[in-house]
Amino acid sequence: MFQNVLIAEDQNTINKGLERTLTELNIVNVVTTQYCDDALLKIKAGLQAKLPFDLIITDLSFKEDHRKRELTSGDQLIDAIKVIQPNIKIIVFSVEHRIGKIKSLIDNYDINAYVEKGRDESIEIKKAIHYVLDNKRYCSPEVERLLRNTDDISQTDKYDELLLQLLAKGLKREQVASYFQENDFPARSLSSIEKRINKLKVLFDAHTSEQLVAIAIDRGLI
Amino acid sequence: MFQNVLIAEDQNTINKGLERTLTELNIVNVVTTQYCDDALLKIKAGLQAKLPFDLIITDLSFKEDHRKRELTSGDQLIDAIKVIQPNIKIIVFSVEHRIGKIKSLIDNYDINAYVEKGRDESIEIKKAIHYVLDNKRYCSPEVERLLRNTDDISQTDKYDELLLQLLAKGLKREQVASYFQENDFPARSLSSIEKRINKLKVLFDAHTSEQLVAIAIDRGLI
DNA sequence: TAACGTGCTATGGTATACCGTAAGGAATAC
DNA sequence: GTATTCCTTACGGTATACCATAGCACGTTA
Repeated sequence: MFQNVLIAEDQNTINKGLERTLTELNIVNVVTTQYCDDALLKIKAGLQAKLPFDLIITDLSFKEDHRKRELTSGDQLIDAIKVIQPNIKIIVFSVEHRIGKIKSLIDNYDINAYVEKGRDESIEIKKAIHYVLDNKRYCSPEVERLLRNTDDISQTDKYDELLLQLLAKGLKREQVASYFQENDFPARSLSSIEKRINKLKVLFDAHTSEQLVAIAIDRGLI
Repeated sequence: MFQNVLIAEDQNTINKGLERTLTELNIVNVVTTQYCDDALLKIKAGLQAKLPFDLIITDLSFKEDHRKRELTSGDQLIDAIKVIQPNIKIIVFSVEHRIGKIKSLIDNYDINAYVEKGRDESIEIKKAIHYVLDNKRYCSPEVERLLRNTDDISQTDKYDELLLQLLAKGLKREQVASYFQENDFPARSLSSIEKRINKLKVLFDAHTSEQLVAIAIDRGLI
């Protein structure tokens, strides 16, 4: 079983719950942190003390508060950890259900498990830990299913998402085109922007761009 | 201190964490449920056994799964509970930050506390419990702050809200005007609809109608 | 190399949204 | 009764969004 486990999760009720779940697996040495920066410090400290963590369970989104932060998300934390301790096992534990995000975590960082927060999450955490212990990857059933057919998701790429965000922020079509041009994105002409919006309207079955934004918000794309 | 506390929350890690938090307050009899329907059954059972719950801590959103559900949200659960046991104390514990939603919970159901999920949530839960015990209402600081300046919201009447809803549903300006005419609403001409939208854009500081809808959703008006 | 497909762009026309102005009516004030 | 104000509406012009088409660049295939 894992000896030293680090938890990075801002909600402290979840921290308490995870501690109990790990205790049930007879993992004694569990350290919890509520900020990404703290988590990274603990990892470094573990390496220096020759008592490195062998597993980290981390959330993806961390709420902002008064404290100034260097690392603001689980992505960034994982990125930083992989540099200093590439062999550590990583379980991501988040409500994130956008398969594109999850897929990129697997592709870019080779995370060992993804557990979606939900009703039976603590059972899934236990499953995930056993899988990872056997050097196998684990994903929640729903995620597993979605990973199999990523067709519909790959249809809205990150530029589409950004486009929707810009619309929600109040930019007009032409301003969006300017923004895309300044940042050297593909399909940056006004005409292409219009086509993109049109494609999204068809995809999400929206009659107006107002509705498109509403749907995008509802689905958590923004 | 409260004797019998019911928790309605689908994430079971949070249930475990809350159980521990309540234990720290010397509350021994804590029952957890992961479905609204189950929560309502427990309330009924408590009443029948002459051992009613004196406090319920409930989430607002519950994930869908294989099980068929009658009650699908915390709102509905609260509504049902208020019918059979109006005197029970209610603490809502959710990530919901749309102030309109929260305000309507206070106005319609007179909930005793609203705790927003976040970093120091278990401290806030404890605070909330002590407040409620003293028959005072408690809200998280950020929520409290937002509740103080809801002026702009009260300036939007129900026709404005409906108008925003119709826009979010994909109706064009002219279709909205038709809808208003059919239902004999005031200011039902296309010109008036345009003026209304314009007024709302100024009020919410939106540059485009897409942004207007986004803001309305964000504030919980829709 | 040629034919073809695909993605991006430019262009022009139509529909809709946007915005200002003015006229009419109802309620209120004087 | 008249003046004033507020609300609603109609109308017209401009800007923007929407939509169809065609040309171009690029890569793929035959």
